[in-house]
Amino acid sequence: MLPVTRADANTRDNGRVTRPARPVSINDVADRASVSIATVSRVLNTPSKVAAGTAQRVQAAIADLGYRPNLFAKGLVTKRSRVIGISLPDLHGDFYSALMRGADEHAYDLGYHLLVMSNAHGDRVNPGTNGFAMDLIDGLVTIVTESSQTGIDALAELQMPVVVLGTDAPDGDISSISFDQEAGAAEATAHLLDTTPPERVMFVGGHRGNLDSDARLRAFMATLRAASHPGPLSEQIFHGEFTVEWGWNWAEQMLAEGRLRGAAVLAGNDEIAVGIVDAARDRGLSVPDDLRVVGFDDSRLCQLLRPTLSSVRVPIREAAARAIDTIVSRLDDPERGPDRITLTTSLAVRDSSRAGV
Amino acid sequence: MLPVTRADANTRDNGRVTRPARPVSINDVADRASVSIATVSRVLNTPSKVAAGTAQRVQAAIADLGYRPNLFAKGLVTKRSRVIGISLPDLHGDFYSALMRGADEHAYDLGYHLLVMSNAHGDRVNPGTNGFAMDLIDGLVTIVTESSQTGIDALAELQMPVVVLGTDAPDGDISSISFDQEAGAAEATAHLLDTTPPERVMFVGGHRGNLDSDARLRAFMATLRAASHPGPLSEQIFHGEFTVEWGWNWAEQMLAEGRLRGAAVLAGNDEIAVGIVDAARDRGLSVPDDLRVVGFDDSRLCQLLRPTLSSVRVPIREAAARAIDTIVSRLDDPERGPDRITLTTSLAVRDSSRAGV
DNA sequence: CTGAAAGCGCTTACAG
DNA sequence: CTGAAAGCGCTTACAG
Repeated sequence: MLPVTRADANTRDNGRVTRPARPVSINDVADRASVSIATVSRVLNTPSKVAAGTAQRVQAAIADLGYRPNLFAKGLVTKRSRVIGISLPDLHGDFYSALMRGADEHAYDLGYHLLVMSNAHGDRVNPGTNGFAMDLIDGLVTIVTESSQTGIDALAELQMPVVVLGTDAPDGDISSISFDQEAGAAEATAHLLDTTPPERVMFVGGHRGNLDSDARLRAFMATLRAASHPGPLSEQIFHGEFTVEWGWNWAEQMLAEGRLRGAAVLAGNDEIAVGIVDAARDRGLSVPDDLRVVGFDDSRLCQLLRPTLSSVRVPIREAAARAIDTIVSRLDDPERGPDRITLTTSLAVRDSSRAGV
Repeated sequence: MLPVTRADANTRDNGRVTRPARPVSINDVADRASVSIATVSRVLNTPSKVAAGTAQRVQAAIADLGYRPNLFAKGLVTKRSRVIGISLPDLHGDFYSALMRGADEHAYDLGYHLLVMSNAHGDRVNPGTNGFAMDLIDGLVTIVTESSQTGIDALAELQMPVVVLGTDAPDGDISSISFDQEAGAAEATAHLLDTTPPERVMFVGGHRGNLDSDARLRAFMATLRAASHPGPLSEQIFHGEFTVEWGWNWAEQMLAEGRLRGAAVLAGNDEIAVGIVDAARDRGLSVPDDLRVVGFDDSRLCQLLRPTLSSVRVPIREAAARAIDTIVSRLDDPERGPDRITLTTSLAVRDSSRAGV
């Protein structure tokens, strides 16, 4: 063993940890292995170009000194950070939580890290293209909830692989991982039509203009029409917010007007559905006997609530993993074009919409 | 207006976006403003050292060219990234979700970004000190769930501000934001003792060795003793996992043995509590009339479930914000010592433990 | 297979 | 108040 020099600074000294004056650099490794820094760099990046013996010596030096390449220096020349950004409307809630887990798992497997940013900091217009963070990441996965051309343009001008998650791809060079929400919404609507007459089936979504809500509504309407329902009448379609509170308030008012008994509701998401079920129970209505409800997203809540909540399952975790895949693939092969993937959704029937006996 | 040179490459050309051959650098700005790069750097970093007129010219050039400093180059010399790492046992679930939101909000306000990493990728020993990500962040907030000296040591050797969230600070240079879990657990236990005899009060926690579970159990036992209960007998204390499934299974077995009627349970967290309530209902027991249950964490679930779930509120969002604060403060003032903050917990009494009439 | 050297884009004493 | 120059720690043609 040669005497360790720089490493000493990093280890214990009389039992106390001392702050190293300077971290171990590639020069230290080169010195210790008696090679040039170019060779050290090569054993790290293109080991096939180095003689086996030399490589071994260098590896030993690296291990002895506990050397780790400075990522800023590396990034400065390679223009890569191995960090993928993920920009979401919010970091809170089942849906985003599941998304992040899926992304993290897969990114880790591929040797990437995740920089998260909520883009709900005041400027909702721009799906996360603000701020210095963009200069630190190799690619971006984001969610677009409103149709906004300026937002899309901003994404398109980012000089990195971008994937939009959840909604269909804008054209251009942007990838997308979306869900066949229409299929799920249609399946749910058909399920409700099984035992509830078409004029008593309602859609209660988010606000008009929300891409998810709009897609789900389209399928709802198409399914009703296919059932040769003349409508749907405007009294069967409602817009609000994707929250428990709004769902509760909406249902409360409808209940006060006696309009929910015998009805069946396809909610724009699980939160709204939960609010509706709550309000119905508070008013003494039985779900599903007096009112049937289906949510959307199949969040963890659905199985925990009583009655358990029927919902359209959206494979968010898988989508997040695919998003990471897509980005890494384009990073590895710049020639590769954008992906456009659509994942299947499916209805999970539970107690809240079970057909009455 | 001087002719824009480098910026041309970044803007539209015949309506199509062209990839710039080379991004705008500090040299381009210097040229355009007819100053040296040192001056450009100064207007960005120490504007007070630059003459007003000069600064204006430089600012104009920056705006015209759309210049943004290369963060790798900057990081290479400043050794700062303005990125804070956050390493969690999992990214999924109410608790971590709330934590991340709190951290993100505050980090954003302070001009920092968040690099998240789950440390549950196989190697549980080490609370997130692995991998290259450590070289990219200015500070780390992490959660320690098991008492592990090697894990703590690894954190201590990180050359950056570290804050441990949720559990008490190990000594040394590490900050901590913890919760007065004992107070909350004691309050909950006292609440249960109000109408349930001491020998019928149980603690159902996570596995032995989990720091949170152990702390809560200690307070439970102390409170029972203070109520001059000889025990608690070993039949009143149970260890398992922090999941709905485990809670359900545990309760199911207890119910089968007829041991839960008339009892009151302090669960180690909300998940366990949910499982217990579920199992009780499945067996036809009324909560709270036949069985009283209190959870821990006061996650969003508590208010959505029926009966609503009593729980000990843990101010996780605030804790996350304080954690970011602590890190940024130490970054701004290297002389500053570690913080050791304890936040208050409090019992939210809801239907699941309401005293029988 | 290996090394000397240029270059990535910044910041910051040091002179003036 | 401003500039020339050194230096941060890497990678990668280019020669040999």
